[in-house]
Amino acid sequence: MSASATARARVRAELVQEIKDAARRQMAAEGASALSLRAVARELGMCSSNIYRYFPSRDQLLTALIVDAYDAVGEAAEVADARCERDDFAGRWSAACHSIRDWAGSNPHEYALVYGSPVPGYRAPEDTIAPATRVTLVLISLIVDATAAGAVKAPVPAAGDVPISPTARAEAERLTEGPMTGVDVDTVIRSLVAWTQLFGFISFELFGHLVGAVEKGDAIFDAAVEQMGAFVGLGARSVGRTNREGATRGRERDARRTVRA
Amino acid sequence: MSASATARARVRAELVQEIKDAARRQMAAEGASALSLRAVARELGMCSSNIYRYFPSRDQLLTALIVDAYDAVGEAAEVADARCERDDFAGRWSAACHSIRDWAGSNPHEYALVYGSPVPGYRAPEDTIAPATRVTLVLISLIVDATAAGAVKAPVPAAGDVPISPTARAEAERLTEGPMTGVDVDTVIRSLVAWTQLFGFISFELFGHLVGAVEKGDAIFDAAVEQMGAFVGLGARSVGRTNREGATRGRERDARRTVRA
DNA sequence: TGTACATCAGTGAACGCGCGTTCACTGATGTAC
DNA sequence: TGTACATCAGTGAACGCGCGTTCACTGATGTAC
Repeated sequence: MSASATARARVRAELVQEIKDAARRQMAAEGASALSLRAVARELGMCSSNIYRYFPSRDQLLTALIVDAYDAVGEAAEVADARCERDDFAGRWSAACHSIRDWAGSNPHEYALVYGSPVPGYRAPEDTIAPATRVTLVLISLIVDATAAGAVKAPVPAAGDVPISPTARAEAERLTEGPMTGVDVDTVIRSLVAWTQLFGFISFELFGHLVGAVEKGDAIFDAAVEQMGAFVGLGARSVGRTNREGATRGRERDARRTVRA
Repeated sequence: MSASATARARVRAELVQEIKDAARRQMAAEGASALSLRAVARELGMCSSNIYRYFPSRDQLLTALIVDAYDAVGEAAEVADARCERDDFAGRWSAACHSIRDWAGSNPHEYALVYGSPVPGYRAPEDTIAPATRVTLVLISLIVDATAAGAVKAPVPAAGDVPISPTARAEAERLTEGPMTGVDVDTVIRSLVAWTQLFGFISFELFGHLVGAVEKGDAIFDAAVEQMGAFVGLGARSVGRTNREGATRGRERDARRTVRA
């Protein structure tokens, strides 16, 4: 009974996956807004009307793709973060940032789907909110951890050097009562800056706005990540550290730099 | 002869403008990729085939809109920058950043058209490159000016505190031989960071990624701009300065904050 | 183990729609003498 | 100033296309006794 039920369910789940994969492939070729149910059906050699057995509408298929994309980039960041020593906060920041960029580079259209301009005529339902926060949570956690460990250095420019308006301060304080518990107000604002810088750089790179300005994106991105890590107060990543502490613990050293989820 | 020729040409130019305006309005309602020649013609009460007297194809119309958008945001930044005292570099940075965000807020779909994910099936021709650099040039000029005036403060974290790879250094040096003549290598990299942060924040805000994290966008943006100004080495904007020097020179004080080009 | 029934996967035609672009055409507006 | 001609603006029908979605239907796969 349950054996055959799951058999049918398994076939069904496989087809759902195949449809999403075909849709992803099509999106990679033509862009998100060119996604067509008929083309997906064509690629799978089935009748277009049959797609409706698996997705009630085109929008729902889009939603599934968006959720998958958020999950994929979130998982990539989680995996990269988990590979680091827990108390190597600069390293964790760097690893998370690089994993996000790597994922974006490997899946440019999926990145554009979630971080580019919204698809016209599509309204993101509630279901996408939770997966969307996954990647953000990796970055937040690392800063919260650093704060808890007392490892956040006095930020420079010093907290008092750049005036922060009462409204901005209140806004930052609100966040310390939520996800960023215990984090210094100044650090909260710097985190927001670093967060938007990270995705701003990746978007600019992927959408072609660095053409003519930056050629070696890898190196400049790395420099930007280091700068922002220090800016937030995580300190610069010391090259020696990984050798002295990380390597000798027998962690996977040859982990691929590009994480594909 | 030339009088009547220009008369006809003027009517023609007006219609070109009307078509672009209608297209912009439609874009604002439905998004860039939903732009339809037939809908534009419908709105103007003309035959769809007649659009072809003014634009040879849909792509050319899109290109015109892109060029206009780049020009508009570029002009907004230029105007904002020009209103500042030439040697108030922190003020110029702040004014330029705010003008860009204001423009984006007033013209979200035009912003998305140029800074969002590329429109599928559309390849930007050479014509868009020059207008695209206009807004960047405002930011670059202000940093070059500050450098020339010796006003760029020793950046913090200090230049040596965060290691910069040789590749990144070479890349930055290449820029000092081009548009950023004379600027310190460390400052070049910080400028790239600040530049991508600026657009990253605006994009996140406009595309809904700050929902749930930031409520008072104005205040947080302002704080971010100040932070980045100081990060680049332009110093924090002193509130007193505008009063002491700017106001007494009789410049337009009540200039609207939102620039519409 | 065998049979009657229910559930599901997949089909193919159809509806109604909008799109970009082309073409031969009609009038109106300018130009040249 | 008046007339013959050229140039341009605008029309409307048509081509060929692809789309999302619905519907009544056929077989195959499971379920219950």
